Amino acid sequence: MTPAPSTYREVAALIRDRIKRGEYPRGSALPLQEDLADEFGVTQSMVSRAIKTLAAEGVVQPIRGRRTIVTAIPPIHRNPSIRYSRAARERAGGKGAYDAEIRSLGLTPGVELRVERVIPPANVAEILGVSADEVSTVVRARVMTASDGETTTTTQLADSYIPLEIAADTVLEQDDEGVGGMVSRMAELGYAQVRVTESITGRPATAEEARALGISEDQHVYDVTHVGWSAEGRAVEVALHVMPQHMWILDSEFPCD
Amino acid sequence: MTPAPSTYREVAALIRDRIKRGEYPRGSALPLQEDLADEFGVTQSMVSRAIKTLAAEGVVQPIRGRRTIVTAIPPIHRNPSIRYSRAARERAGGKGAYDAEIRSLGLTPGVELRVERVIPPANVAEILGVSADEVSTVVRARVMTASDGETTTTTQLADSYIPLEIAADTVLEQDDEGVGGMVSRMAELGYAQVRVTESITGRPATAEEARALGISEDQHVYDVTHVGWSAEGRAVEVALHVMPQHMWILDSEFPCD
DNA sequence: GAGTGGTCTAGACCACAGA
DNA sequence: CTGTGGTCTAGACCACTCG
Repeated sequence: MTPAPSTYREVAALIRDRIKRGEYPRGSALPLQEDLADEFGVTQSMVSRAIKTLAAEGVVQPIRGRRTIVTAIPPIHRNPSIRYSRAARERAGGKGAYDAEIRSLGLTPGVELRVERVIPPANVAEILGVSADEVSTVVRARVMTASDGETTTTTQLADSYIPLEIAADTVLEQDDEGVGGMVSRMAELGYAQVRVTESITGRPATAEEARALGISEDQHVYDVTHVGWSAEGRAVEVALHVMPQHMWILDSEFPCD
Repeated sequence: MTPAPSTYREVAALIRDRIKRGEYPRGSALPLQEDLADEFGVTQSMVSRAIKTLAAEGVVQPIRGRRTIVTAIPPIHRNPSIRYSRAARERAGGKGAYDAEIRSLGLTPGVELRVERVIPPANVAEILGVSADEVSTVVRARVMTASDGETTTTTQLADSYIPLEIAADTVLEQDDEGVGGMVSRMAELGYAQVRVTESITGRPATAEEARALGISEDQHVYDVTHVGWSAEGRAVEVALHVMPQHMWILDSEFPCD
């Protein structure tokens, strides 16, 4: 006999345990909120609230009009230290770090790219030292996905901004950046990046991000601002990454003298 | 005239805007939920839900039995790349990276340390290669605070585990680790760290963490697993950091060849 | 249109802090 | 004990998806 829960946190804990024990397998639908409410002797509102907290944890994915799904894909590791070594890039067969990360989980990566000349966000303009009031950058906006054969999950939004002065009428405005990725192309254009800095914050997804990522507004994302610096100390690329927190583990590595 | 909100997200947006505009200053108390409810023409339950979403963002800090406070301290930067360079350590006057970070915001840092021999958590034991079933580590559990003169905020919980074999009956079991911090002391004992790795995940605070950090269970934390490696490739220290997400910005830096 | 999750009201009561 | 935030119920209705 299940102990009767009396708070939504207790309800959430019960459901969380069942998921952990495999009673509700990854990718499957939870029972109806109505049925869970009956089972637990509480109202549907309360089950809804419980499920909302599980959604915030990234354990489940409630879908309005359909059902609540148990999150399917295990967390993906991201390691920018390795990402920017030439050796690691070559090891990945010129396909980029993301490909390798996804394939190592037995999933199929996908990327959708949109290239456009745009007015940059204010913070990006400031870092790049370009105007925030006019079309001064090229953005390469990527939507990155992972597929397990049945369902496709959006794992990351990555918007990469390059000053128009650098990118205009170059391969950087093309849809295919070729082997070695953008960093290699920029090096060939005389804007080699010798150093990258990253700044990570965490926050709930905006309504727009939630839609694009297929998550709820209660779920949190990492907001990574990535800056590539040339040897002269000039910022030549700013990339804004938005990644659902439950989908990623952020790894890094530093020497220590 | 304020537009009448009809959903808790709209209520949250209104309150968020007022905070941004400075109508409810940092560190001050919000009006009563009851009064806000009357003003907006909704129920107190609904205002409570709205405030809960603002708490999840880290914008406010509801305190049961008292009032809801607008979050006072701006985010603190953390940069482990700098943290582990000898030059940066010396620049900080031997007081450690945390001190410098807090003082640069005009705040006063504080640390409370408890040193104990303990059974390590399973994942720590695995990394260190010690037993998870017996007392095999020394933990240096730190509670780190920042004070603006009026109020003191807990900013981080940092539990550092060292194999008993290394730490037993050494200065590492003392309360004061001296100039240069633990890393320097371990180097003197023959366990110099040449490399550190970090793994970051985000999740809601546990009930216990929420209590210790003075935040709500709806707020998210960064969970940083930090490992120090010796030249022989042995893990000699594992530190678990728990940091409220709204209090921190995680910076890093990498060379790029 | 039926099914399912999301939210609202109105009112009640609980939990905790502080005088 | 009072004040304040947190949550619950019961029922209703809305929003969205799918056949």
